[in-house]
Amino acid sequence: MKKPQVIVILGQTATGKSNLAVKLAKKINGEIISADSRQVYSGLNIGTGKITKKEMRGVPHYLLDVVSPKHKFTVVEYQTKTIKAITEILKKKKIPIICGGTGYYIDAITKGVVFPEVLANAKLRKRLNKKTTAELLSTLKKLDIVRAKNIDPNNKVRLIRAIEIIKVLGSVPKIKENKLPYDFIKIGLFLPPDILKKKIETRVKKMFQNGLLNEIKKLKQSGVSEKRLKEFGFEYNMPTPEKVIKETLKYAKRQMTWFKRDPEIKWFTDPNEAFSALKTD
RNA sequence: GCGUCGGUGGUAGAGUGGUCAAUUACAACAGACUGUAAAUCUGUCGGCCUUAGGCCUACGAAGGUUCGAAUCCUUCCCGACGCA
Repeated sequence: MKKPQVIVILGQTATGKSNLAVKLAKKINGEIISADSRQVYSGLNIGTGKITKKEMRGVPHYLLDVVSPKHKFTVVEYQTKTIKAITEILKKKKIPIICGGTGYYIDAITKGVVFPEVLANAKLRKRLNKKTTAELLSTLKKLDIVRAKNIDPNNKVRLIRAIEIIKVLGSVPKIKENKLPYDFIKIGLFLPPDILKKKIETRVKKMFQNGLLNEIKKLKQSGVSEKRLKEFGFEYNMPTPEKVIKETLKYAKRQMTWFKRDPEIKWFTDPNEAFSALKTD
């Protein structure tokens, strides 16, 4: 039996993913699931480059505005909600199109990564955060030598999470992948660096014209703390156009390092070519 | 014109006789990724040799002092400031 198809459109920011996704959805009767770690929050619109109602052109979008910015969203929530969305779309006899630039989220779905079922423990994290990485590493060594060996010894965030998992499960389970029963078709949009740079520049300028600063003000008024705002990235941390452009370029590069290692991605520079390739599939 | 301070690698900016191819930050390039992922973390970063290591070219320019200079001296060029 043939597995249902799920199309994945990924790539760096400002490469025209959303556009392609909508166009494709229109053509093949699809519905779109966003794969963006910040667009899941309501109220983060301009700074995250979230698609507008108008741009959606009537195509349903999932995983946008699913939580309040005060709540911390995680990959696992993304996984659960996305799997549900896929099922729902398929039930309607439509084609799911995952579209976004958060590689980690995309992999969580397409590879079916099984994350240890241990909830974040704020208290523990706070306490462990006071320790040095060396201290955390030696603690970890005592608790789970296997994980201690393969963990990045300088990465505090990971060290803390490892200990957090051990407190509940006794050890850090080996990473598992539980492939979902779908046939994922991965399409990457790629632009030459100079063109990408120009696109990012105009996009960022538009962000400011569209009232990014006002969006930040509104978020603050609704009770989002300064600290929390910083967590949403440079657009939300006292942004200036120059700064945002610079940081976005760096981010785009980091996105590429993630995507580069996935040989399943078929890359296109021209969205139209990607479109034609997908239509005939 | 006189005086003062300064000119360092892609940028900013330490170093002020040997341990200096030169702290650090940023940029650049590469990479990791077990519930924060626009997060977090790592490596390289003058040239050549496969590495230990070695060789060459380098701290505005040219000379000089010294066993040894980015560091001291002289002259010149450039910049900032002050006085004319």
